[in-house]
Amino acid sequence: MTSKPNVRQPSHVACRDCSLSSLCLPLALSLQDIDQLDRIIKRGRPLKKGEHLFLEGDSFDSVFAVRSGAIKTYTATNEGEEQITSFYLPSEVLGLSGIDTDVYPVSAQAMETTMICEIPFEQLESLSDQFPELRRHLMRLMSKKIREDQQMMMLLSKKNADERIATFLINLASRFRRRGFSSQSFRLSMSRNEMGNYLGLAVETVSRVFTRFQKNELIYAVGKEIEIRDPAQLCQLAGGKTVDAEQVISASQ
Amino acid sequence: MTSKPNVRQPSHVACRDCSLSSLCLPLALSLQDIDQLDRIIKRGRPLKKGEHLFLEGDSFDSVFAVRSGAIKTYTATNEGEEQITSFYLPSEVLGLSGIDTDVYPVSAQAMETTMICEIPFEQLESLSDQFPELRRHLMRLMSKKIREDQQMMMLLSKKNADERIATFLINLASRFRRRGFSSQSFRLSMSRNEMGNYLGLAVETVSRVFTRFQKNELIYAVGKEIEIRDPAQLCQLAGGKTVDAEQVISASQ
DNA sequence: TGACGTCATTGAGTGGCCTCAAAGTCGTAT
DNA sequence: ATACGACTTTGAGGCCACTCAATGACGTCA
Repeated sequence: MTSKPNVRQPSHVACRDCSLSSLCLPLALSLQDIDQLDRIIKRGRPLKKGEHLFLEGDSFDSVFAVRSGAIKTYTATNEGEEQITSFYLPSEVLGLSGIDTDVYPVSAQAMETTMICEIPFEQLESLSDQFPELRRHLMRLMSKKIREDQQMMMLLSKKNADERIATFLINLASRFRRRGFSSQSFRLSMSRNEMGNYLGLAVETVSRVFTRFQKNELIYAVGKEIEIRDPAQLCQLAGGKTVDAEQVISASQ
Repeated sequence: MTSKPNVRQPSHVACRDCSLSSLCLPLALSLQDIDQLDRIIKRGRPLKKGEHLFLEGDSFDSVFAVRSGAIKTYTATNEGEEQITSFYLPSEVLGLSGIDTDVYPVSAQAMETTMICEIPFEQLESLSDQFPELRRHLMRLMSKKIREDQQMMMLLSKKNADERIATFLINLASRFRRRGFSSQSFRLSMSRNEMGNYLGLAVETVSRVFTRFQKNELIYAVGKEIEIRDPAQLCQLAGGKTVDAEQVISASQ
C-alpha cells in the first residue's frame, strides 16, 4: 500500500530525459528527432487539484500529455451535472477529440497536483509532415481511443455494477503496470463519486460494491488505497476478454 | 412515408460522379486530385442483407465507405451475444478503428442490400503523404467518431429509455437530412431488436416506447417506416444540446 | 486540537427496465 | 393461397440499482 505513482518531478525535463518517453508521443521518433518535438513542447507550472487545463468550448490549440498526477475530462449533461468521459494518467495524451470542431468538446481538470506537457497542435502537424511515423502514431492513438470508448459503451450497456467496477479496477491496474508501477496495489486518484459518475453508477452503489468485494476478499481497500487480492476472479468478473486482464493476472504470479 | 433513401445505383461510379462525394472522403481533395483517390478504390458487388464486410479479428487492410444501404458493426460480449457498436449510412466511413491493432476490432454486416467502396489503407496512407488535406480529413473523421462515441456513452450512462430513443431518432433524422433526404419521414434499416441492442434496452422496452411516442403524437410509426410528428418535443426529450436537434427542428418549419 | 466541510458508508423503500410468456403481425417461400 | 419463421407488441411480475436519509470517517485549516 505504499506505491507512489505520482511523485513530484522536476518541472522541466526534456523528452529525451523523461522516463515516460517510451510510452508517450516520443515513442514515434528516433532519438535525434525527439529534440524537434521537445522544442515545441510547453511545460507550464504544475496544476493544482481542481484547476482546469481547458474548458469545454475553448478553442482547440494544443494536445496535452500528462507527466505526473491525473486529469479527468468531463462534459455537462442537459441538466447541468457533470458527466466524466475519461481519466488520464501519466504518459497518456488528451485533447485529440477537438480536432474536427476547433473547440474542445470536454473540459479537462486536474484531480490532484498534475504536471502537463502542452504540444501546440499546429506545430505538431508541421512536425508530422516531416515524420510519417509521428503521424501514424497520432492516428493510432485516436484509433485506440475509439476502441477504448467502444469497450466503455459495452460496459455501460451490458454490464452490471459488479462487472463495471471490476473492469474499471483491472483497467487501472493494467495502466499502472504498463508504466512500471505495481498492478497489485495503487492509489485511486478519483473519488467514489467520480468513479460512479464515470461508470454510470450512483455513489452508494460504488460503495456497496467495494464493501462486497472486500468481504469476498477480491480487494482490500482503505480510502483511496486499493490492493487487488484476487486478480484472477476480478478479471473473470470484468469479462476476461479484455487484454488488460491477462497482463494483470500474469503480473500476480 | 415514401422516401427511398436507399435506391439502387449503378455498380461502378467514379468518385467525381458520385452524388455523395461532397460528404465522403473526396471532400478533402480538389477535383483533379479526386481521380487519384478514385484509382485506388475497389468497388465490389453489392452485399446482400446479412453478408459480412469483415469479421472481428480479420486483418486490417482497408477502410470502407457506404455508398448505398446500411452497415452495422458489432462485437461479441463475454456471453457470446452480439453488441452493436455503430450503424453506418451512405457516405459514412468505417473501419478506422482497426488502425492500431492491425485487425478489425468489430465485425461489419450489411443490414440490407448494400454497396461499398473499399479503400486499401496502405494506398490511402501513401496518398495522404501527398495530400495533407486528405490526412487532416482522416484525423477529423476519427476525432468526430470519438466525439460521437462519447455522446453515446453519455446516452448510456445518463438517459432513460424515452430519452435514448428520442436521441436515436433525432440523430438518424439529422443524418438523413444531411444527405438530402427527408428528416421527417424515413425508413429504419434496423430491427427493434438491433435498436435496443445498440441503445442498451430490451426489445420490449423499445416497442413500448414507440407505442407511447405514437400515443403522444411524437411520431407515427408503421413497421420500419417512421414519421416524426413533433420534432421539437422529440429534440427536447433527446436533450436539446446535440447539434442534430436544431437542424431537425429547423427543417420542419 | 477541535470544528468544519467533504467524502464514504449503510439502511430502507421505490421505480424503471428486464425477464418470461403469449398473442399478434409481417414477410417470404413453397 | 397457405404455412412457416422472424419480428413486434402487450401483459404480468420481479430484480437491480436508484433515491432519500442519516451516520460515520477523513482531511484540512484555523
